Amino acid sequence: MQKKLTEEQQQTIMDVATKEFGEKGLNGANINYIAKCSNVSVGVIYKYYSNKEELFSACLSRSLSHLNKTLQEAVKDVGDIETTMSYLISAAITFSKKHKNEIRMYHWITTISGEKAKEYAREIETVSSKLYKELISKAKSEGLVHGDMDPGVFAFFFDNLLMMLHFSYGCDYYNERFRIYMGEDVEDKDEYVKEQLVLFLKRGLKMKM
Amino acid sequence: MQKKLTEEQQQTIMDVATKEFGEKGLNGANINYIAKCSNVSVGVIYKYYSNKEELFSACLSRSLSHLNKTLQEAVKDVGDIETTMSYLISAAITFSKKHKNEIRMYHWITTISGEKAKEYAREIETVSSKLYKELISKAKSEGLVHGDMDPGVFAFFFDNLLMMLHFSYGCDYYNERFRIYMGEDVEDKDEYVKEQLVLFLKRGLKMKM
Amino acid sequence: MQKKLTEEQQQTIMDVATKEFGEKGLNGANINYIAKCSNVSVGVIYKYYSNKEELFSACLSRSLSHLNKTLQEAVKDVGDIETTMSYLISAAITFSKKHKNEIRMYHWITTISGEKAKEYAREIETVSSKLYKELISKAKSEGLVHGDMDPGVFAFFFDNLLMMLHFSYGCDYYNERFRIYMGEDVEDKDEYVKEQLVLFLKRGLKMKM
Amino acid sequence: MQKKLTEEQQQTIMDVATKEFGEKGLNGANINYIAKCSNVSVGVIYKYYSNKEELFSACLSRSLSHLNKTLQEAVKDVGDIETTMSYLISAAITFSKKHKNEIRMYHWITTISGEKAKEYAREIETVSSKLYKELISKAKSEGLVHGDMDPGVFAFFFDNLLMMLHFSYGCDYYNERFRIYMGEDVEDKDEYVKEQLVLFLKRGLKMKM
DNA sequence: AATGAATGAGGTTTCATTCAT
DNA sequence: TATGAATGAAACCTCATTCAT
Repeated sequence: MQKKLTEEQQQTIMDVATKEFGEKGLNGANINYIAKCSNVSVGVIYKYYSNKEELFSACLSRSLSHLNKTLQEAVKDVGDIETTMSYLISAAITFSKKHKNEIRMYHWITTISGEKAKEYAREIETVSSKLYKELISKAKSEGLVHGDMDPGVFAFFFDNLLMMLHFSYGCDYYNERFRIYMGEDVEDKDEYVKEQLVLFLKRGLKMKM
Repeated sequence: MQKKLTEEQQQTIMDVATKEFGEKGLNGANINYIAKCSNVSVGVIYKYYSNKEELFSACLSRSLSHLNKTLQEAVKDVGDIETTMSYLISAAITFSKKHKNEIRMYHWITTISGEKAKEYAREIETVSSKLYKELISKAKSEGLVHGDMDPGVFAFFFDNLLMMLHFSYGCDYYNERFRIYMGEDVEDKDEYVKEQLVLFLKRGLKMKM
Repeated sequence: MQKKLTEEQQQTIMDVATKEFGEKGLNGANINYIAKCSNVSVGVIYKYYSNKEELFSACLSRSLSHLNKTLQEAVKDVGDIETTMSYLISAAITFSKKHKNEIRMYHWITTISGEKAKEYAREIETVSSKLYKELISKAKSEGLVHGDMDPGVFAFFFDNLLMMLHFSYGCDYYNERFRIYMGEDVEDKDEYVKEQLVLFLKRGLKMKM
Repeated sequence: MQKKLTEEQQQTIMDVATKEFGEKGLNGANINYIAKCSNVSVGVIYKYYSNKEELFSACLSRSLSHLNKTLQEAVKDVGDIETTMSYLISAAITFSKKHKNEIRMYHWITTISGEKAKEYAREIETVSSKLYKELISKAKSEGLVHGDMDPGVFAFFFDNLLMMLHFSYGCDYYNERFRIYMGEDVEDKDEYVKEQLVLFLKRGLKMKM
């Protein structure tokens, strides 16, 4: 019997597909092209995934699990909120520089309309929103964060800034926008960006400095 | 000879197209459908715009001019930075609730890759980035903003938050995410959101309170 | 504006499609090939018919209306049952020799399974079954047909023989079978076939001879 | 080494394939599906049959041999023509109720066009046509059948009626047509149908009654 | 000899764009 | 100048067949 696609081949398909989906989105992506670039036949892709959307979902899930793993890593030996946020920011920068395609693919999700959009949002955002809220609530109860700050709201602001950081490193449009705001030499400024963001967040939360 | 398209008809095309582009993006939009909904022929659309992307650009430009008008409105009788930011936030909320389609269309831009993405970014982001930077520089020179805050960086953070607010009101995915962070009754919380954001920004900038 | 497909072109499409469907059936038929043979684009076929099945249905309807017109023609100045049957047989032979493709297409219908088959059967068979039953009932009441003959049953036998005649002229398999039973010179035997069938039917019905 | 397919497995393949071919025809049938349902690999089917058509042919041959066995059974202790016909009719009804799939598969043959159709027709129809012709010739020479009846022609009519009976029990379209002519309670009328058909044939042949 | 995973040609359908009127 | 019908390239997906094990 012909050998099954090796694990490596399967990963290649995913990688290629993630790239293609990242560049063109679900509808724009071309399965035949993905097959060609992955050096497999179209047919075999349809053996593994029953249609294009399913391949997309699979790629997305893989990406999200990467993303979540990074997230968990960043918060695992959680100390004070400042350190944690600092870790999260570093992780975001590192991840999005290294996994542009995954960030891009995730970004495509945000263009979906209707019920599907809600489903995806719930699937993707629930974990981190909970994490951030708890982080802030805890800091608040410890008096490290100003009392009139709503944890949910601040978690939202925080994730907004983090998300935009992801996109700024991963997506072409956002990246150019990043340069417009930050200057052409933005690539060399990761540390600076991080510091400024931490500073801004600390003050915004009125954390003890 | 057939009469030229009236101004009204031209606006209708734009309105319909903006809706279609907002829902489906550049590639997903259907020109024939836009023509039908606008009660004009496809042919005439191609007389006014040489291809789909040009129609998209035209719609986008119109939307951006709306957006900029709102922006200018918000900063025209500029007082202190806090008031201005507060105005800008209010304007963002109002605008995105009222012009979902325009926000959505703008959001589609962010999915573009390559050189085109850069062009669009420059066209769109330059004005507001300059505005925000100046705003902050001025406040800084007046001692209203902490000295170690980089105006460009902060302008970036500020626009990120504003942009996410736009999307949170306009796009389905972001809207659901908004609810996840803020609670189901998010619709009734506009004032609250604004207040919290102002508070956060003020502190973040270490403005005199 | 580009001219609409002329009536002639539309008929060509139908003719070509009827031929293709007659040869290959609904699933086997190739729309691109139909378009090419009709000297029109695929697109325009999909403007007129929303999918392949609809084109098939349209062709079938046209064929059935031809068939029914012939049927009505044959029974319009209805005299005695013998003459009418004789006419019907002649009509069947003439029609199926002239409109092979329509007969073949109709034949494909008989391969359908499930609910769809029932729908088609009701649409197609109801008229003629009623006609034949009435014809026989009338003859029976006039004493021209033996009293123990059930009109419905005989109508069934009659239509069976007529249908097989249609197929024997129109469909390749049935045509060859026809030759096996009737001899290679079957083409020259139309009159003879008809006479024998009339004779057989008359006796079968025990009509006055 | 893997064991050869058991006789039972081979029969299962045939059974499953006959069902699939009966439902979908040669082109519509799915070999992979047949393999799965038969609990064998596709590969082994291609070891036994070099392509789909050959499997079809094999199934058909098997079905025809069943059909012919039934036919031979019906005519073996041949008495007078009436009894024989009566037997044949009964056999047709019984067989087609019991072996729908085989009847259906046979029916698909009748859709074939071109040279292939002729081949199949010769393979399938020669035996029975000869049998029927002889049957009638013999009866004619014994004075049991009217002198002006052509045995070949009558054999044709007879087989037509028999064939339609087969299809009426086996195929969905023909079955519904059957009901339209005979009433909804057609299932309970087998005996009646047979009697009427015998009656009709006897008279049609002007047999001594 | 059997397995069953992989192959890839082929067909339906969509829709941006053209162009005759 | 507007019309809108026609065009035809392009892409998803299926499934008969192959072939490495």
